Amino acid sequence: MNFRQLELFIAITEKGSFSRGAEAVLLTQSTVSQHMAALENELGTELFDRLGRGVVLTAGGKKFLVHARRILAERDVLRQSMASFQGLENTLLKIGASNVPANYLIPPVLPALKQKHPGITLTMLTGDSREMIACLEKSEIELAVVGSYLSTKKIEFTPLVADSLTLIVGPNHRWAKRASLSLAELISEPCVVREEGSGSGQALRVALSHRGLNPEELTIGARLGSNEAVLQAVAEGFGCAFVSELSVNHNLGAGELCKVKVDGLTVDRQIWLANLKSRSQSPASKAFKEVLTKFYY
Amino acid sequence: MNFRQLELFIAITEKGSFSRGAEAVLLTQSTVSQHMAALENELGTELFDRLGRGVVLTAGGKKFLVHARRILAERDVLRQSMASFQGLENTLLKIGASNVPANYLIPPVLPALKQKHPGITLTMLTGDSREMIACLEKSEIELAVVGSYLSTKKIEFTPLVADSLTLIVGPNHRWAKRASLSLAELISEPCVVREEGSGSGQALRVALSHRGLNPEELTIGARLGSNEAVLQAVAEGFGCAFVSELSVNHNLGAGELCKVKVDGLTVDRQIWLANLKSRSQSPASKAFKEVLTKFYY
DNA sequence: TAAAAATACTCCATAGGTATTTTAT
DNA sequence: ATAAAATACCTATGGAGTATTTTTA
Repeated sequence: MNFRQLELFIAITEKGSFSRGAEAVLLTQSTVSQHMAALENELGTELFDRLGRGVVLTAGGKKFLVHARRILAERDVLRQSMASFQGLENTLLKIGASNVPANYLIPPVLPALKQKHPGITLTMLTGDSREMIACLEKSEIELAVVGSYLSTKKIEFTPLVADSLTLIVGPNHRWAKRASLSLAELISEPCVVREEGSGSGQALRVALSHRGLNPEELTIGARLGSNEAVLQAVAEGFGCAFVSELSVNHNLGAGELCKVKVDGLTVDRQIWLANLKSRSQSPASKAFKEVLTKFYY
Repeated sequence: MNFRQLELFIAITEKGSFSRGAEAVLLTQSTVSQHMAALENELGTELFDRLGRGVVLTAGGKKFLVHARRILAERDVLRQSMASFQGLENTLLKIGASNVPANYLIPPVLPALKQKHPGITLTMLTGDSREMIACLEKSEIELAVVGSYLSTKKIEFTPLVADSLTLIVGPNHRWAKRASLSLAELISEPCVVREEGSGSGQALRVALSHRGLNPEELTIGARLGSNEAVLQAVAEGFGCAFVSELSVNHNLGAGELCKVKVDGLTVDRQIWLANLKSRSQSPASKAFKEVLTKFYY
């Protein structure tokens, strides 16, 4: 039994004869006869009664017909589904993003994504960069947008957009009006930082090391789980913090936060797109990547 | 795309490698590679990511998998259905029977049918012989059990059981105690007969003609649509009637009907099984025929 | 380096065709 | 007598195999 035979069978039942069924599927009557004989032989049942002028279904043939129709319908569904998968209609895309990208980078792009590929339904996991990379390795997500480059052979990183960390303090902080301050001053002040896996923290540690400073020397005032929490704490006057430019710009307007320059310290970092090298990217993932990179060009 | 490729695809996903998938379906790795390449080419989508050690489904592959499973499941259902059709499990059989057979011949056989072929569900149409033969010609039924032989080239008749018509009168009729009566007497008495298409009427007309009598000479007292109605009318004292032995035996016990012999007149007839010559008989129909003929052997 | 997939090449089964015979109306 | 299906026979595509190369962890 094969798909061709099923198509053929249905064509014959619709036309009422082998010859006309053959025409319908662009075969000769001979081939059709052979196929139907093979099918009947395989099933051990006559499917047609040969009337001399055309054929008509037997009881067994009628039974066969309903199933044959179902199978071919299912095949059409499959084809449709694969086509729409490539055409990005009605497809699911599961990505992950670390805190800063998840809050400040992805949301602005969503309207553009919806507009260009209305068929893609995005699901986004959020966590710190390390967690998202772990999800990627377990293939729980197809794509990760993270704030740090975690060197792994398995994963391919491509830069999406540059970001830098700025020191911020609350409006009533004694540094609020300062144009800049020294590294030495910085170390004495309690600093609100993010959890270990955070890309921001990672970038800060690297930058401090470059300046010959042991990151451990920073006075940790609090270790908070989200960027928003850090901003909130600083706004309330709880010490200082290094936060992503991307995030602080959203909150500067309200006048609750003040940027302060630290002499000779710049903490630049990249936001990265990450994907498993060994896995091919789905059309939806490629499309999303393209929309993202165009947006942040 | 063909069934083999779908099976193969599923085997691979289950085993996690082309090589082991190939073993599972008794093919070589090379053949498997070619088939999957062909499938991917046809669909225009990668189905697997080749990892060097085995393969893993892509997003497209996962989509494909659910449909592939469905198609193969549907094929299994088809096979199961065809097998049970031949094995007489869960099959419908539509037959027709004219009045006498429908009331007195078929019902006694039903327990035996159920016992031998519990999977057959019988649907029986009832009408006069002519109607049932018409249904047969329109393929509305597969088999007819009728009381008259209607010569048609299209239909094959096989005798099932012999029947004969007897003259009956009511218990208070003046002939009730008579051992026999003459043809001349018969003609004068109002006779209750069945409708035109009835097998009983047909047999009677033939028998009278054989005796050199014009059937028109019979005095028609009433023309009723069912055998039961005829019996009822006669029991009430309304003239006489020729009815099937098969039917009258059921009602003799109550003492409401009396058989009377007519000198030199015997009205024998056959009950026939009829089927379309050009149509093959379904397993269920064959099985039913066998049960019937064994019962009335 | 080793396990697995891809590829080059070969073989044969079978899908498909042509021409003819058989069948049933 | 004729339309349609079966059959005999032929051809070519592609399914399947062997041997080898390429790939990747």
